[in-house]
Amino acid sequence: MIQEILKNHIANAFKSVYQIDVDSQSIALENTKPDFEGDYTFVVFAYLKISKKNPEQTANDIGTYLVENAREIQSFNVIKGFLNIVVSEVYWLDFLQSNYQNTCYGLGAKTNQKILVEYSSPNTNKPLHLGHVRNNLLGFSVAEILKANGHEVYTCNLVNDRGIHICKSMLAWIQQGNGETPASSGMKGDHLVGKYYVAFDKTYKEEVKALMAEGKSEEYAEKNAPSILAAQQLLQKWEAGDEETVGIWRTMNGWVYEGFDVTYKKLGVKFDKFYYESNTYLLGKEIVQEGLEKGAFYKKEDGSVWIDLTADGLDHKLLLRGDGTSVYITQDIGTAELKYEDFACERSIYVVGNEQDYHFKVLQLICKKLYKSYAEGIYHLSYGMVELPHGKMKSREGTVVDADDLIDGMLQTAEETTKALGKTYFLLKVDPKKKMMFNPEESIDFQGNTGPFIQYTHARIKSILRNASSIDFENVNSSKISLHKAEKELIFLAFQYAEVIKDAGREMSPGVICNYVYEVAKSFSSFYHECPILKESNEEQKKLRLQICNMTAYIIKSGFALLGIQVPERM
RNA sequence: GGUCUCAUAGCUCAGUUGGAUAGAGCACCGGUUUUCUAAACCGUAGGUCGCAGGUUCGAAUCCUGCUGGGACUACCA
Repeated sequence: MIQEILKNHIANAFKSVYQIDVDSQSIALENTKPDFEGDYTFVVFAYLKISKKNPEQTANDIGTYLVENAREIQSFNVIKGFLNIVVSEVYWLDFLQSNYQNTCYGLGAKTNQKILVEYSSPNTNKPLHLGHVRNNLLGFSVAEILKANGHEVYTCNLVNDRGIHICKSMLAWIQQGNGETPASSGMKGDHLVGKYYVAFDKTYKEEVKALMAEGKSEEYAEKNAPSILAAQQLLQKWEAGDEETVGIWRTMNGWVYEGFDVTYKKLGVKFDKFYYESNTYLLGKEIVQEGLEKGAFYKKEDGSVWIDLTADGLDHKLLLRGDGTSVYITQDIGTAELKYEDFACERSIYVVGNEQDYHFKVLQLICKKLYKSYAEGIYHLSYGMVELPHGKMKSREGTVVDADDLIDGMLQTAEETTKALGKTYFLLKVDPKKKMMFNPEESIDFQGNTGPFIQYTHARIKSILRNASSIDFENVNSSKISLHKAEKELIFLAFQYAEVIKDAGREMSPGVICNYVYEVAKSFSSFYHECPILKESNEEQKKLRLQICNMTAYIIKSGFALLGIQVPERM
């Protein structure tokens, strides 16, 4: 890497000019701002104590040494305390020559690090919506990015298939369903079950209202409405293994899985393993017992089990209800154990919304207090909520953007496919940590920083390469060309792909890839307008430009693959 | 009440371990096509980086306080 070479030269310069040892790894280089001449910039302010000279003089001293002693360096210029270094053209031409047909440029070497990425993790009581779509696309992409960093990556999906919320839709179906099925209603399974979840909520709200009209307090009404009591009873029957209850549960979940399957296919996501909360909560209960014996948890008089996290700045947290049934975190404790038994990964990533920040802090603390070896490796990839121009998504107000509606038409016409993939890009380009605004109209734009613009750029390049199929551009005689500014910029950008993959992996942010690939596409468009390619009369220059085309196309294709987006050969 | 998080152009977003004159896209206005795909390119305009202090050669970035949004904190998941 040229940066490492430059850092070593700079360290040598300090030694030679000022007789001071500077650790080359401590030297920071940044990319030179476009307004100035140069590739990399070394800021000398921090080193004035060593040089005992003013900034300009220091920068000049170092620059002079570099030009005299480093053949990779062509020239330098100094502005205030900024030493701008120009790397020789030959270096960039060599880089292009040796990488323009490298179909794995930028991908990291094998690290032997194993990473498990959990994402999607739906509830089986309603269909997927826009928020889930962000989750799925993020999870898939982050897994791909980590693979590109050389890690051994597995993906899993933890299905929340049990609990009080599931019992709610079951109850409504038992009471009001008249045996309705996806086949009899013609509804997609997950949507059908979702319908009964909404129906439950409606009945429940009415009951609460009625109780309050009788003069009961809101709190009393919410806890004693017949529907919620019946749902709780259903949950106890389920945990007790009541045959009829379990049968209905199995049937309804089956409908949901069939529905999810269709949606996952459309989204293009896959999982190495599915976990089901119904299988893991018992293990969670066991571990809670284990914690009680170890004294990490305590039991209240009513039989409920808690952990005291006040010493860590948090609160007391419930781990097991008084009636013995488990809560959300109970099964997560079990799942964490199971994941480690199955995969033994050093890192276990949970792609889950930031509304659960507290939950994961607690989960990790619990694992630490149980001295679990995997506690340190737990990482919550917390992403922001998706908002709509009209405000929040609220299922009861019908403002939810359904996942199936959003990606509909994905496999129909080419134009619709482009639009659907454009939405993927739209959802991935924002930093995961931040909440994002989803504007349905902007999501299908095709100008500027959009998926279609980048796909179009790729198709254009491919068109040129098809037209050049009879030209052999394997070897360029670099003595017969001079680099155009636009050519230089593209080569420099291509060079950075390797660093970008590292950045994206470290930040676990597909947005880093999006912004970079957009930068590349934009830069190519400029180059395309400024530099004739097939019409270039200088044969060597033409070959060089074709190499640039080839490498740029690779980067767009490879970068988009990390996002889960295909690029077309023609448009 | 407690914890966390966010605030950058009219809108949506970038901005690396603190570095030069804070950048893109959309929208607006103007220009470019007998020429490799115009879903393109070039240009104009648009800013108290929420407010006030502090740290330092230097702060959108780090620290403190304030204002304003959001989330979590339930025997919901």
